Amino acid sequence: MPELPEVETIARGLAPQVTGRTILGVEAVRPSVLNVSGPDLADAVVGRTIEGVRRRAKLLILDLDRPLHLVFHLKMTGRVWAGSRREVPQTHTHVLFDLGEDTTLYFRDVRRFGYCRVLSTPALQDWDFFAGLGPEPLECGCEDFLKRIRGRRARIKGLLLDQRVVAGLGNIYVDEALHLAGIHPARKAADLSGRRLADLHRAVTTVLSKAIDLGGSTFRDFLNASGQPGNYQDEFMAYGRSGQPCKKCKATLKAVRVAGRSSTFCPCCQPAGSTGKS
DNA sequence: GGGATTGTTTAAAT
DNA sequence: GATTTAAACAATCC
Repeated sequence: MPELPEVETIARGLAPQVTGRTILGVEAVRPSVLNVSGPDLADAVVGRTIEGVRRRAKLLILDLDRPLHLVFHLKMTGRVWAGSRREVPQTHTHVLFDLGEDTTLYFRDVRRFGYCRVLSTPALQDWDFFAGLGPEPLECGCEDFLKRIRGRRARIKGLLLDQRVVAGLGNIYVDEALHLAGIHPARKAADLSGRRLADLHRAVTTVLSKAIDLGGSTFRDFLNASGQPGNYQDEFMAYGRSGQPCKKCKATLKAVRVAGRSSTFCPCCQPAGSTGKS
């Protein structure tokens, strides 16, 4: 489940491997993950040069000349990496880009929830989802963060997961940030003081920065552009630790369902009722 | 074979 | 109309 730190890790690893390369050929094994047909994808991108690799929210974006953009959403199990042209494609590898010099860019997704789209710059900007994304959490100042959340009646976890509020967080890093800030996931934003929300803003920044430093989290199948796992999973305070002791206070972590997601929290550090600090 | 898994969209409710 | 919540969906693994 690549979230912001995992996609950032992939983008940073991929950039030096593919920037400046020209796409010589395309093999669309399963065009259903594309927004165009296989031949149309080839028409659009063969001969184009990759000018850069970047991330926006959880999207991995390869900027091509012309200009065009290859946009990947990895959803739960998607993976993008550059390998040898002679690498035997694993099952569920849906699209291959021949970059010459014995390099192929692979897009693989076991569950096939992810996708690869080719878009012109205007089409990218007109894409409702893309245009509606909130600010990058690591570039969002505390004032802007508060303005987007303070006073709203929705539960704080739901707001943090909403990509239009802040873009790039998923279930893992929301649970981690809420634990660090000492806020129960089901608290209503309107019941949290500006001071508590400022704590939360700082917690989001801290958690994401450290996760990027450690190359993301691997607890199931995330691998970066070089095939290496991340190391942040060892830092998890909350996510996936239901029934285990809180690393801060030893209380037993509990799991509840908030905003339709399983949410793990510490009943002691993240009290449900009061606005008091942990 | 049913349940769990997730990010996003859509529809319904407030 | 804006905000919020719930359900649906994609496909696979265990």
